[in-house]
Amino acid sequence: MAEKNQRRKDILTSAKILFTEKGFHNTKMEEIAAGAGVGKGTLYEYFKSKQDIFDEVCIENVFLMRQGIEEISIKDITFKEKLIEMFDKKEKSMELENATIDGMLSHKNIISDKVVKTMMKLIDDVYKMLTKMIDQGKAEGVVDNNIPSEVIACALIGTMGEYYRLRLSKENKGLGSYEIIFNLFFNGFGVK
Amino acid sequence: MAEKNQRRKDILTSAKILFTEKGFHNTKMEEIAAGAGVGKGTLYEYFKSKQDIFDEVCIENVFLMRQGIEEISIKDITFKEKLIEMFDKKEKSMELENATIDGMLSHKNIISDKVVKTMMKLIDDVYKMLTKMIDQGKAEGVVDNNIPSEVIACALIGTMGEYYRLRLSKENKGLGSYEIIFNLFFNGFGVK
Amino acid sequence: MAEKNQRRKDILTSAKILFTEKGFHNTKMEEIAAGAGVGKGTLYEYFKSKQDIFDEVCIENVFLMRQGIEEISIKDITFKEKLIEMFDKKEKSMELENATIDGMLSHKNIISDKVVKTMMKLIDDVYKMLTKMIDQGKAEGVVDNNIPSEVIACALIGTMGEYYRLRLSKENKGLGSYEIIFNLFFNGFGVK
Amino acid sequence: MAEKNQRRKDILTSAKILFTEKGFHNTKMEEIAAGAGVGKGTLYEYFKSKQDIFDEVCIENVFLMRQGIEEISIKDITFKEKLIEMFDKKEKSMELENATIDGMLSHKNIISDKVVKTMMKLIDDVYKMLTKMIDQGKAEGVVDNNIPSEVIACALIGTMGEYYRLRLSKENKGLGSYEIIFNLFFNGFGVK
DNA sequence: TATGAATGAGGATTCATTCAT
DNA sequence: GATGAATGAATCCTCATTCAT
Repeated sequence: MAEKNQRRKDILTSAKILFTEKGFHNTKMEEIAAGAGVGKGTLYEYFKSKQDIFDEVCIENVFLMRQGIEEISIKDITFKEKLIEMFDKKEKSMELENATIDGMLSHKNIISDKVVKTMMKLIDDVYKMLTKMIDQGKAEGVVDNNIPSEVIACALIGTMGEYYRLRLSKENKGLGSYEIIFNLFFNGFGVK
Repeated sequence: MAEKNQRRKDILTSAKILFTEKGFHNTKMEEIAAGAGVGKGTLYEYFKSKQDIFDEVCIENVFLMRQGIEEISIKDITFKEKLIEMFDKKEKSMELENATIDGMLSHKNIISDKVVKTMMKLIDDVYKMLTKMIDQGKAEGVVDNNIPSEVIACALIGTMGEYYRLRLSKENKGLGSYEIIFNLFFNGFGVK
Repeated sequence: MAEKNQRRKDILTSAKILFTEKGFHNTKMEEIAAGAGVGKGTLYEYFKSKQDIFDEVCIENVFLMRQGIEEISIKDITFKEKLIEMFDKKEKSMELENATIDGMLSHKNIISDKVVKTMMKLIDDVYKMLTKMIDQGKAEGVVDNNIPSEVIACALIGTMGEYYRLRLSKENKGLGSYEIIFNLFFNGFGVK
Repeated sequence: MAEKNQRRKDILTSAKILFTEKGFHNTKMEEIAAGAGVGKGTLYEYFKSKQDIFDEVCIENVFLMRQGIEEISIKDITFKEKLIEMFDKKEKSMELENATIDGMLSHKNIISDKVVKTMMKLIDDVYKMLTKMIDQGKAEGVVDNNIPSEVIACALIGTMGEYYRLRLSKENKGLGSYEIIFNLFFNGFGVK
């Protein structure tokens, strides 16, 4: 039974890599099978269809992301430390080409409605956890109480994503470490 | 010849709408033709292939975006005013579902290498113009000289994108107007 | 348009031959296409699916059969002459391997419900026309009024089918001409 | 060994039911196995292939039919009584949806040549037994000596088949009991 | 120049059969 | 012997592209 579960995982892993790398339509079932070290027919022992595999990969990705954030959010550390961990985790996940939510959602025409809903729910969770983290920052006296936490969350997620996208695409190390970003966030770019 | 050019534009317009709405693989040549009010065969009078059409749509999208930014960047107005115009433009383009760079780049597996390069170049242009705008802000004494303009550009683009994505997906007007974002950017969320 | 109709007919003809000869499942779309002198894809210009072709072939077969009987039934000839023509027609249709109703209905697991209904209706028509012919015989004073026409129709159809089935399968000409059958029907095999 | 034989029978029974109900191609090995209460692999312990199972089912069906007729044919009763028993047996077999020869032969594209020959031989046997029965009728003085027994056999089998087919498909009890058929056969439908 | 009927390469899916346990 | 997980050959169908009109 443990073995059976392993097969399933192998297939999902193979699929995740291929979907991330080549997209849904350019990934052939045969390739997924080869990547998982199984025969083409075996895929259908574990999944109903290609779409089914894709759905599961999508959900898993978002789920893992949510899990990652959750792990950080419940730690007994300060807001700022949590922020740092989030950036670290994001960096690692991008290096691993762990498909990002962005990447997955960009397939919006392919994902089944059912799955879109699940993903939306998970993303919503992420926002909620982030909002809570920011509230913690407010309680700690390091975040301005006058700014809605949702807005801060939005800026954080957007910037974090763009930051690593840029670093990846341009291999631009010129952006400096994320401490610069932190400074920007805490102090703004306005002249005091 | 003007007519000929019109046909070409009709096809591109039809394609842009369909690609944005349904993605590359779910859009059929027949549909593009129908949308443009021409026969299927006619597409091949103006374009070499489906890929060719897609490439052009992509480039056009990014080009328009660059153009939009450029128009703003050369205006004789303050940095802050330019920022406001950028947000306005972004909002409008999203309402029109004018495919965004994000959306296009999410098809990274489909876009031909040649086009990726062109797009990268255009995106780079955008970053450069933005950087220049930020430099203007520094010169005007409203932007902190100590923060690299690239980092600020990154934060702006990332946040702006996420902000509107959020508003679209959740119809979340609770985020407030972008003035809150502006305040966040200029002053940071740290407690002073 | 005449041409377009011809294509359609070619496909149906090819399909009819192959389905009759090899059955539904052993007939490949490629073979139907080849038989019709067209490409595989062309089949789908004229029909939605393999099932669609099959349905149409079935209906056409039963329709032709009904038509054949109808032509006979409305002629201005005696009951006995009509009977002879029916036997003749049946013989010819079997030689041509014009799929019989029996043959088609034997695919009952394949035929769509919609088509089964259509076929049942047509078969019912045939029975009605036959019944009317028998009534004509009664009016002419050659058929016994005391026997229900439906029963006579049943015996005629059953015997006619078995008679030619036998002749085909065993190449048994020993059965003699159908006049012997006629004699049997009119006089019975009982000793008078 | 008795057990082993039982397994075999279970498989054949399951297969017979499914083939009759759904046809050869729509019946899956897995279903046959499930119906027999064994594993998929077990089928191959007892049979070489799906075709092999089908062949055996076919032969068995015809064999049973032949046996049924034989049992009647050797009874020490009159021709007419035998006829009645035949009709009774046919009726029962149709109610049980015991696949008929017709049904089996309609799969002529599937049956292996070897099996077709066996079936033909069995069917031939049936005809011979029937012919003998008719000869008995002639000897008893109830059947007209001038009509070839083969022709009578053909009419009997054809009519009997059509009669029950009609009753089944239309739930037409309006055909009356087979006594009407008997009367028809013995006296014909001609006016005396 | 514009068309759309014809094409066939390509890929998802099914299911009889095998074989390690 | 019995099993069922694994397999891949076989086939339907889609759709970008061509080309005769």
